[in-house]
Amino acid sequence: MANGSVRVRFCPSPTGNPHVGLVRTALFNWAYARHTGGTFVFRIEDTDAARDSEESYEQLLDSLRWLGFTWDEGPEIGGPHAPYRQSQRMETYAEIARKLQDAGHAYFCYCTASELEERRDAARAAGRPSGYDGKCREVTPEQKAQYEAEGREPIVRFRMPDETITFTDLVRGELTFTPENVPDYGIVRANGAPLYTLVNPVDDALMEITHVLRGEDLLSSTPRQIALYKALIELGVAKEIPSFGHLPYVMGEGNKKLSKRDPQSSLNLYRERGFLPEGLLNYLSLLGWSLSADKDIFTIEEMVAAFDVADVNPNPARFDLKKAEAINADHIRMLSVSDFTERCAPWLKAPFAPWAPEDFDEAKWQAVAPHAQTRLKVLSEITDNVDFLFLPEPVEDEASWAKAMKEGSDALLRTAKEKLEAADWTSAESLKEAVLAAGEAHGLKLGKAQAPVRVAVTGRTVGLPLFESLEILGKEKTLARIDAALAKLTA
RNA sequence: GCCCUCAUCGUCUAGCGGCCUAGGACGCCGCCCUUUCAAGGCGGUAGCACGGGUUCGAAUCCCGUUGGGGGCACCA
Repeated sequence: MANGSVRVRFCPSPTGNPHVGLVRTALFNWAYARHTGGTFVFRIEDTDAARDSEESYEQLLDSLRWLGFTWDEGPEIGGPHAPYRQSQRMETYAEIARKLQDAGHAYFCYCTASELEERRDAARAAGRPSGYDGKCREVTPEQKAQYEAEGREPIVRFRMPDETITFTDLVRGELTFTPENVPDYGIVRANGAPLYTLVNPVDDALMEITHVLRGEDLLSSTPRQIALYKALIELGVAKEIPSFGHLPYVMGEGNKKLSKRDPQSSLNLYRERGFLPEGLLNYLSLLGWSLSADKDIFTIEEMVAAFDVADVNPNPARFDLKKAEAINADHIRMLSVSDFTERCAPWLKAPFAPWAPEDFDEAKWQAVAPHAQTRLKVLSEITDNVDFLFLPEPVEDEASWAKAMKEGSDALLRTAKEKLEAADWTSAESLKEAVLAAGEAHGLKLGKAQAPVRVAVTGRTVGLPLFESLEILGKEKTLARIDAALAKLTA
């Protein structure tokens, strides 16, 4: 990779399920790397042993692969700055924290949680900013001895320079922060474990990240990172300050930021419901960005070709499930029949499918799939659409039965059975003629006449095109089901 | 409380001083097609938060107000 090229990173911490806001951040970083021909670095920020889990880590890798985000450096493939899991880089952080302290950029802070809280409350009450007040910036050897005698264990705190910090955000333009509002902050816990506030900028520096694209929740921590960066440059650890771009939130129902605990935010949920990765990604890309004024269905390649962070819209976007599904539906339509057929596989077996594995018939599935492809919004809907083919008996749906089975339905079904018996079962058209004729015999149009047949055979009033369905199900089963319905009607 | 940030149809967005009588999409409504439901086609509904400026001219620039969101951790 040539010098000066774009290096972006995606650096989640493995806590809980991946959520859609995180996916959107990954998408924009990845798309920017691919658009510019740069490098996409994947790093795991697992410095909080209490919250991180190996299971979440595995899930993160699995999710990224499912989405199709390939990384150029990161877990499992390594790279020039390995390792890419922060839990394996602890000596590095400890060394840098020590250097920062030696150079006077950081200091031991002995304040206890309750002392901090007390002073914070007082500052608020007085109308002053409520961040750390700098009490431990100057600690005499006597005080230090005293604190240690009391058994206090210090954290390491970064000393913010007394200067206004201005930077140009890639999506928001020029931003300025005054020193009184950016307090000194902790970078190493009392137990010696480094904090995100240290490891994130340190790794960005070491990994030579050029563009930091992240959620807007990190916006107000940017000035302190810039200050840390300057210190790192002074120490020879960092080369230059990266550009920052803060992506707008993905909001949930109401007006709240979509949180990890919100079920609507779970990537796994969308996966299980049968979103296509390309459909979900297409939708997510529209949250804060657009390809053009009048096109919102596009492929990931088209997005990569057009994507630029500078075009990202700064205002928060609400996740709209209906629109997400509509876009996913379009992508389902765009699939080739064979691709569609293959992608439905998970929903055609346990735990999603209610039929016994041995009752599944591949030939019937291949025959019916094209009829289903234009009517699904998400792939999981395939199960109910085709269950009549594989279940020994059609599902029992009270509402459908009540709606379709009226006075005279038994007579109609008897006639339909006769006509179907004589029809050509290699032609859906012939089956249609049969039901049409049966309807005419009872003064019913086709729309009315097909309803009882549909419910008798499939169990539901709505479903795939009926005559094609009957043809695929076969004569024997169709007629047996009509008989069963008649028995139930006249019982 | 202090600081930061955001502001175009219900929702996602186009718009970066005149192409705007504000365009597209989802949703919703209606019509067509029709074998149910969809899909598809056609049409409709609905918006520049408010108030001041700047300018010949403002959705677009500036200021303020209001409203929303976030931060102020030994989480990330």
